[in-house]
Amino acid sequence: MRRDELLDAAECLLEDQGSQGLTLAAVAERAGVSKGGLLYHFSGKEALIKAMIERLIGEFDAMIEAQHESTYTRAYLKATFEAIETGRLRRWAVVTGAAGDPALLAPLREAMARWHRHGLDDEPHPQTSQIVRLACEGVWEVATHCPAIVDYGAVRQGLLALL
Amino acid sequence: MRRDELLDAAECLLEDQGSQGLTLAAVAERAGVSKGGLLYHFSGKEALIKAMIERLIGEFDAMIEAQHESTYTRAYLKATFEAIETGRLRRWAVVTGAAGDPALLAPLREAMARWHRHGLDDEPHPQTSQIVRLACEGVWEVATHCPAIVDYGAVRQGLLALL
DNA sequence: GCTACTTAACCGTCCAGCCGGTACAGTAAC
DNA sequence: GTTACTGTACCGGCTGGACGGTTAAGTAGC
Repeated sequence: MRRDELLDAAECLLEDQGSQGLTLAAVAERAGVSKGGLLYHFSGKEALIKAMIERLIGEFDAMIEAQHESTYTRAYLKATFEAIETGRLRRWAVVTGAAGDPALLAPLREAMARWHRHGLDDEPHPQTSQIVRLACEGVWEVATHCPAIVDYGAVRQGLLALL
Repeated sequence: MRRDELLDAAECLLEDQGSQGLTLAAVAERAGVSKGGLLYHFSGKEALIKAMIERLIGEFDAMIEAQHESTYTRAYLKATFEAIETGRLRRWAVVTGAAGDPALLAPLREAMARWHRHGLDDEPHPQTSQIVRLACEGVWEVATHCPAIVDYGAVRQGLLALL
């Protein structure tokens, strides 16, 4: 689908130029398409960003699901490190790009609430599980901004040991 | 100093309108100053954002220092929750605003590296300390986007218990 | 000839930065 | 004590350029 290629181009752009660089013309050019062509698929810039966010959330939820681990926390943990190690994390630069309009972050807030609460009380050690999930969030954040300062393998082992 | 009032105005604006709302005219108006007056203090928009970031980093470093705890991790932990509970965290919406130009995030990356590495190997349990710091980062992130989904008191107790 | 898709040219808006101007507080020479 | 000069703080109109979005005119496949 051409739509996905356009979203890919937009993600690349965001990653190495920041939200400043995310203009319709730039996205179109990187995707090898004209501006009109881009607007054929997305009604406007807002729709483009919204689509990026929804794709990312869907993708990560699918990764969690695909782990079929014994607990949601374990699945979330594995998905997090898998995303980081397979470079999929780069895509999340979108978040920074969407920050221009707080309303666009609403779906993300909703997803975050799900990731941090889903099935928490049904797990063996809710408190520990919550901390592990928060630590994952932290790893994610650090990996986004300065990937080099953490030994991911060691941290993952440490977190698994806690559970 | 008038300079600080201008930075305050910019922070407020970023918080409730996103980076989109951060225009020189808007900042000036909120601070009760003309655009020319604003530009007298900051050579341009970039300088304004840079100043905001530097002020925030300095502020947080000062908070860590002020804890004079036995370990950096404990101080970092206490500073994090203090920042959240005193509402100081709201200021960090700047980060989203600065994302327009990745270069502006460089000082933040540097600070983050410091917060996650400083004195880590000299602490009793480096591995656990690192996880606690990462969890703090996660708490921070969650508090920024959806403050309501975490019981901060409980999480802080849990983290202190780990150390 | 209809649908899916693409193109280039164009418009209106918005904004950052510039610049000429104002007010005022020193201060120093006479 | 008044005049002339200087530096600091602040003002607001202007402009050039960039960007989002529109439109009218294609093109290719079926």
